[in-house]
Amino acid sequence: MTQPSKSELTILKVLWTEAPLSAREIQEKVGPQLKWSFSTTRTTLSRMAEKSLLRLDTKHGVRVYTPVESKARTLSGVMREFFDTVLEMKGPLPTAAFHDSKMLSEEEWAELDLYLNESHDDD
Amino acid sequence: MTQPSKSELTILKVLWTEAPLSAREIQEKVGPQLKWSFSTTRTTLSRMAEKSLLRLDTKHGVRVYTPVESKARTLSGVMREFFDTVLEMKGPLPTAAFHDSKMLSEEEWAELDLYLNESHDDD
DNA sequence: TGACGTATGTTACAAGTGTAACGTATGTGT
DNA sequence: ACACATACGTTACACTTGTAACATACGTCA
Repeated sequence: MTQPSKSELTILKVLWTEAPLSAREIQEKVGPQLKWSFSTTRTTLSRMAEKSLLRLDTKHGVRVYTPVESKARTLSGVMREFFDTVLEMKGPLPTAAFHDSKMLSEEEWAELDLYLNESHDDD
Repeated sequence: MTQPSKSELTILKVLWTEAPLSAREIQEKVGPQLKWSFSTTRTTLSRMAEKSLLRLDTKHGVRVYTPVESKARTLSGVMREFFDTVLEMKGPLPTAAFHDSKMLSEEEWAELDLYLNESHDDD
């Protein structure tokens, strides 16, 4: 599974909170923050769909985007990669240390813990 | 300060252990691991020097490379970036949780802690 | 039905990164 | 002085990412 880039992650965060959303709606949320033109947002969304980071549906005649993987799933991959390559921590990670990041709820942290301590070569 | 890419980080890790080293010596260490040709290693080294990740000197008529920033300095930047963008943890970070990563000694962790809890917009 | 706004498709271009070959210079041994 | 190995400089090419414009299609209102 391809890891999202920083910009892609920004978009995913919006969609994890509220999905599906149209390109227009996503632009309203991330455009000002990233200082992107609508065009740029759309290009990034297309690429994310190509890479299967997002699923594409049509609602009321408009294309809407939904994340393919859950927040916990995606972030566990990103975190695993980071700890492996940067800190060379291959084994179980001390995820409890991050539980005050507002990024995830307690349940999501629990889910993430599961993924992180999985057999580790299954996605 | 530009963050090192994953490959660049591999080279830096070697040089933090033992520097300065020539391109040939670096190749002997990272070539097999990264499965790089000597050419590739040299290109990457040049780019790292351009970006001021490495300093270039001449010893006994050969070019040798030395990291510009300490391991603690560099990793603090990488970690800060990661926690900011991925987990949105802006404040002080629970670095104690990582102290069993063999990447840094106790002294280096102490140095890293300092950087991480610095005013945060000074490099 | 024609104009206008919005949605969608296509194309572009520069920087960064992975990956490497080609050509040239220079030191060392014979 | 020449050949050979090694070092060094230059160039190449594809892929990803950031960033965006241009063009076309389609629905709605007048």
